[in-house]
Amino acid sequence: MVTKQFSGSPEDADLRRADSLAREIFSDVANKWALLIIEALGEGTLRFSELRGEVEGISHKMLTQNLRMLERYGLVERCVHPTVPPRVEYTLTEPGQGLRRTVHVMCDWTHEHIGHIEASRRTFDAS
Amino acid sequence: MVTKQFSGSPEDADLRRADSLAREIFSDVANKWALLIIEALGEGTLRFSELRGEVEGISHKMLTQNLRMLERYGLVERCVHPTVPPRVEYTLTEPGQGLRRTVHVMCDWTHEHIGHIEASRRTFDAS
DNA sequence: CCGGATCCCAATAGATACTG
DNA sequence: CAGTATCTATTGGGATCCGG
Repeated sequence: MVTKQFSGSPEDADLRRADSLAREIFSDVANKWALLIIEALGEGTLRFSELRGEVEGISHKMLTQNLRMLERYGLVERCVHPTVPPRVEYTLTEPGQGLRRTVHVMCDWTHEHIGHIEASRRTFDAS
Repeated sequence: MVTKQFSGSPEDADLRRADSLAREIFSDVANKWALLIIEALGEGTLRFSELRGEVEGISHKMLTQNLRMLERYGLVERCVHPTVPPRVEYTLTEPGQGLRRTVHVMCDWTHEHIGHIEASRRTFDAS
């Protein structure tokens, strides 16, 4: 990922570290559940249980796990209302919104290529 | 994902099917290895072993598995040279290039937000 | 030799039950 | 209701073998 050639020079150490950090972040964020959660949140605010309904097929555990990660990365904000029963709301932060826009582009790409992919799969499976 | 409200009308059945298909495709494609492979391929052609070198940390097995999936989806082309030793080259197809452009946007987003994320992680971990 | 298939073991995800 | 813990099922990594 944008991995240029590094010389041994000391100022390249920063570049190398930034690059490996970028890879780490990308690896965490670029998984289907995280991206689907971000897409589901959109511009609004959703409760834990609402999110669970929106993100089709996600397990309780994966939802909490990914929400924690996204919160830790400062991409979603977690707001706990100390009521009974508890009410926890999740919202995308500004950086989260930025990521969401890129996810949206991917969703558009997916919809545009459903036909091609379906056809390709069929011919592939036939052989 | 773009999940509108569906009525029970028969023409909505197509929409619903397209939507679930889109989710399936998205779930397959939106995993870190597939996206990193696509990013690594870029506009060029790489051999299996070269790809293995480019995509840091990927296992032999995951590479073959994801390449198969991408080939099945018509996103990468697989070219086998019947030589000894064998030489297998992978290239992005036109739709694959389209996806690559969206991946690139995500990579850019990642690099732009390294600072914010790193800072956010630190404060999160401190509590 | 290179790319891929297979087997085994560790790691991760899902289901379910339990707590505040 | 939201989150944690536990147990089981599935998946991924690593070593090894095979076919060209």
